[in-house]
Formats: sequence, structure tokens, C-alpha cells
Amino acid sequence: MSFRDTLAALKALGDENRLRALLACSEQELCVCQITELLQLAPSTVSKHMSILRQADLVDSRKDGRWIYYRLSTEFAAAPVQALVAELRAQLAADPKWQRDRAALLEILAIDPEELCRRQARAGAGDIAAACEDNECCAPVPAVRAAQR
Amino acid sequence: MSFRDTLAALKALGDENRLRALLACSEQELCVCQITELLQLAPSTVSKHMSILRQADLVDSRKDGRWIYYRLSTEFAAAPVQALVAELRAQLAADPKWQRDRAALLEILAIDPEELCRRQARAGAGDIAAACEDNECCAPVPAVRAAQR
DNA sequence: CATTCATTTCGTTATCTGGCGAAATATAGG
DNA sequence: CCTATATTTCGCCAGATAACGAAATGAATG
Repeated sequence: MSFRDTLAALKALGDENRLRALLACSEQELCVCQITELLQLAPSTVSKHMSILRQADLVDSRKDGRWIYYRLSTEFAAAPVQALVAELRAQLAADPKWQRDRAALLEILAIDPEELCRRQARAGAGDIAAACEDNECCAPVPAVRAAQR
Repeated sequence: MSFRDTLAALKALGDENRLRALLACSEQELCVCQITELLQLAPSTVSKHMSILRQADLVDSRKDGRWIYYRLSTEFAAAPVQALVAELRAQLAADPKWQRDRAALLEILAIDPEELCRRQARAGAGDIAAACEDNECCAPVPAVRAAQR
């Protein structure tokens, strides 16, 4: 656990979307399309973020067929960060922003990943972005809600 | 302690020079010219960094005449970060990079701040940068060593 | 009250980073 | 083997950020 490693971990955590992704993965194992749905970003962007988190030893990845699942690293190389994430989860339990993510996550998890990917493919580009109006948070799961109508 | 505050703290820590400055300040109270000497950056740059650390509630500042002293915040608003910094200091005790900083810090602290500032003013621009050759770390305290010859 | 000087603020510049879409990769199913 | 599809890699662009020097600020000293 060197200075360099610690710095990499802190850099990785110092981005809003990566922090949200990490916290989500700390709840339970998630595949890229689920994180994509949560963060409302392009799959390529999410992939990049997860790659950064993985290189910082903050998440582990597991391949299952076409899907790749990410989860909070069980034994971080970055030990100081482990304590941080634990504290973080405890502290943020009441935070509205994180609560919204948790709620969205429940909706996402209710859908079969295969079905989720199909909806995302159908949504295409453009529709999703338009659904997000308030800048305070990311809109909860447009593709999901669109499909519910 | 909100998501937003935590994120600000993590962003603040995700810069190499700020992390070094914070760790140095966690050892003991330091004025800007001392941190400037440690990091080998322009005073204005250091001032900016310390401002970011202060806004993130990671350091406190104290004014004493013309000098402004910074130290690790005693009771961070960002509680999770407090645990992190404590862990960090313990883990990094053996890290070569941090050891170099500690050694440089001892040299710097041996000099009266007033004398240190005078030397920095005399060194002017250009001389200092040229002294740093290896990219692995920042050269230890050119202004101090130059004066020792 | 003018000067000195430690620090901050401001404006500019070069680099880094996050975002996207298109193309590449890899895996399941026909 | 060929297609469909989940993810990654690549190339690019816009906005963020770290660095500097110059000018402003504010406190001690003559």
C-alpha cells in the first residue's frame, strides 16, 4: 500500500459518477448495463469508469457469459480506503442523493438484465438525455419508466 | 456530512501535491512558505491548494502576523475522511515518497520561517526548477540546500 | 504614513479528464 | 460458421484544473 496506490484510489473516488457506482456496487454485484442505467451515461463511459475503479483495486470484476459483473473489492489493496468506504456507507445512509440512487437501484434490479439491455438498445440515443430536467440529481431510470408506461 | 461534502473532500485529496501538503500539516502546523518549500511550487499555487483543502474542511488556518499557519483539521466536518487520514498516516509510514517528505520537512523546520522566506525571495524564479532532475520525486528543498553550501 | 513582505486573488495557458459515438472484441445461440 | 449482443477500446471534443506571474491585500516595522 504505497503513496502512489493511495493517490490512485483517491483520484478514482474523486469523481461523482465513480463514487455513485462504487457505492452501488457495494450494495450488490452489478453488471455494466445496470450501472449504465443508474448513472444514465453511455456504456463506453461507464466501462471506462469501472476500469479506473478496478485499476485502483476498489472493485473486482467477474465474467459470466456476455455479462461482466462488478462488486466492491473484498480485500482492497488500498486498506485506508476500505475504512473510508465503510464509513462512507454508514454516513450516507440518510443522504437524499444516495437514497435516490438506492431507490433507482431497486427498480433496476427488479428487471432481468437481458430485458434491461434490450430496452436500452431500443431507447437508442437522445431519448434518455431529454428525460433529465433537474440538475440536482440524475433522473431515475428513464428507460425503465418509459417501458412501464 | 453529505454526499456533496464527501465528494469535495475526496476531490481535494485526489491531487498529489494536496495530499502531500495535508500529510505534512498532519505532522505539525506549517506556514505557506514552508509548504511552498516542501512542494517546490509557486506560492500562489500553494495558496490555491490550501484554500481547496480548507474549503473541504480538511485543514484549519490560523493567522499570526504576516504568517498564516495551516494544520490538519481537528474535527473535520467530513468524518469518513478523518478515519482515512488516520489510516493513511499509519500505512504510509514506510513509503519512500512520504519518508522523503518527512526528511525534507525536518530540514525546513530547522530554519526560522523568516529566514526561509528571505531565501525563497532571493532564489527568485528559474533556479529552483532547474534543480529537480529525477521525476520519481520532487528534489528535496533546493533553497535550503543552496543556502547550506 | 510609507515600506516591506507573506499571502491571496486574478488572468492566462497548457494539460488532464469526462463525455460521446464508432469500431473492435468476445461470447451465446441459431 | 454466422448473427446478435454485452462490453471494451479508440479517437475526438468540450470543459475542468493545475500551474505560473503580476497585481492586490493586509499586517508589521521603520
